[in-house]
Amino acid sequence: MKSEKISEAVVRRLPIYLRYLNELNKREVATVSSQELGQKLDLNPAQIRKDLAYFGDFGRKGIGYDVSYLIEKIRQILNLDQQINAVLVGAGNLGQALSNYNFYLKENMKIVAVFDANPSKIGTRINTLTVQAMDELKETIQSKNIRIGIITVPDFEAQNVADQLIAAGIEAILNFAPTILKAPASIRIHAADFTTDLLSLAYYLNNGKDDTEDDGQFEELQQPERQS
Amino acid sequence: MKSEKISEAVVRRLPIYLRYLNELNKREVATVSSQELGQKLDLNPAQIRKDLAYFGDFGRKGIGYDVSYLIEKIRQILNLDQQINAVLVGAGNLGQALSNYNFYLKENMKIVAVFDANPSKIGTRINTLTVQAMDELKETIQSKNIRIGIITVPDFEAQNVADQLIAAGIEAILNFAPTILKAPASIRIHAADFTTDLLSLAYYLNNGKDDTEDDGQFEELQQPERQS
DNA sequence: TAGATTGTTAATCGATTAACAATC
DNA sequence: TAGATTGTTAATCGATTAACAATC
Repeated sequence: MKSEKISEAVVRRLPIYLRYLNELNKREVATVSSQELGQKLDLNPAQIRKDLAYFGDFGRKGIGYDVSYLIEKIRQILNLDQQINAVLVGAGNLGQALSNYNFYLKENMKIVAVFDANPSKIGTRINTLTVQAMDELKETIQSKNIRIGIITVPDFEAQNVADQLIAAGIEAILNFAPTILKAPASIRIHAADFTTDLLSLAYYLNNGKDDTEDDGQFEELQQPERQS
Repeated sequence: MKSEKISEAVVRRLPIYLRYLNELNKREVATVSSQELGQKLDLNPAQIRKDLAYFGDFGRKGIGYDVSYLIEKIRQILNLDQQINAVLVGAGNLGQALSNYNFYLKENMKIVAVFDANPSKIGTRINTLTVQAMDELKETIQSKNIRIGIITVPDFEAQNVADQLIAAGIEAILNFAPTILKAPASIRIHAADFTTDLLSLAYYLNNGKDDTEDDGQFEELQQPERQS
């Protein structure tokens, strides 16, 4: 273990490791090598070993990593050994979709409140939660120990909502709105705007709009794949 | 203009430029400098100039970039000067949320068909589209000239759906399922899994679970912000 | 002991930023 | 002409990968 500052790229890979480790655990696989992880996750084994070594000596030479132990360790690193509460602001379609995903429930991350500015939404139910009015935001965040805010409002509302979340004491924000939020450096913000992903995909389309008329059979050979 | 290979990081910034340029255009701003773009988008001005210079000399020394012209150029680079059709597979909550977003409509990217494997979903309507059965996938993709697939099915179905999309001739995939898809290198795949974003946020929470009891007023000073 | 696999250092590769001549 | 800002080269910074001694 060294005490360098950990890069964002490293941190972003931890949940990916965790996800696959959980799968192995369910299948009762006891041990896994960086080689095997790399193959499944499309990552270089050396990179995986290096990532993990930033945080401790979790593996055993000649053996690999103990799956349960590594899960426990990565959870600790990610602060997911305690329950982390999140609030969702914006009870539109996307907000509803997110609150349905219980993905994070497995991982001690839980949406415990939903807010919306629209009076017609307030009081309606999303799963087990009742949509609340914005003027209850601060009090709820504090009383329910909510540390993460998820923004699923339209772009022109996003900065305003972010400001309110920050004023209420939130520590980190996942922003689904297609805007760059301004915030103090102490607040961690992740952009989860899929329009960027989708539009950038178009760049990689084969530019020959119709002129490369092959039968589509050629490229099907299995090859090293690229993913991001 | 040089003819190096363009890195993924560069391509991913193009839609972000485009988004803000569209906003400027709506406000009838005629010209913008890399300086100003950088400030709004939290990017280094030199990086913006360099990104754009990969594709051509779009700016004017001493003046900056013509907003309309730059929009046109970036659209061309991203293949968005033509309509790009996409198919959505998975008519669950997330799928419905996505099909509602008309973000991409502005940008010539359009979801023109929706599929689901669940018989109870087939035939129902999402906006203007009728959910179709999977056995019509290939024929629809070909007849409607669909080039991009969006996967919003549960993780255990994602690889199977990807295989079908690829067999039907799709060129690129936006994958919302929390799985690493395997595909030929010729198929471009972007992962849009927000669970990774959300869980990695937890890493940045202030680890002192309760022991740093400050009043939250301190960190509010405006500082350079960090976003990703 | 032989084979496997880690943790870590060194080498490579790539991306960001600074600096500045060119020029509007 | 003076001020502003590009496009581009060079410098810096950071991340990935290769290689290998240590060791299970």
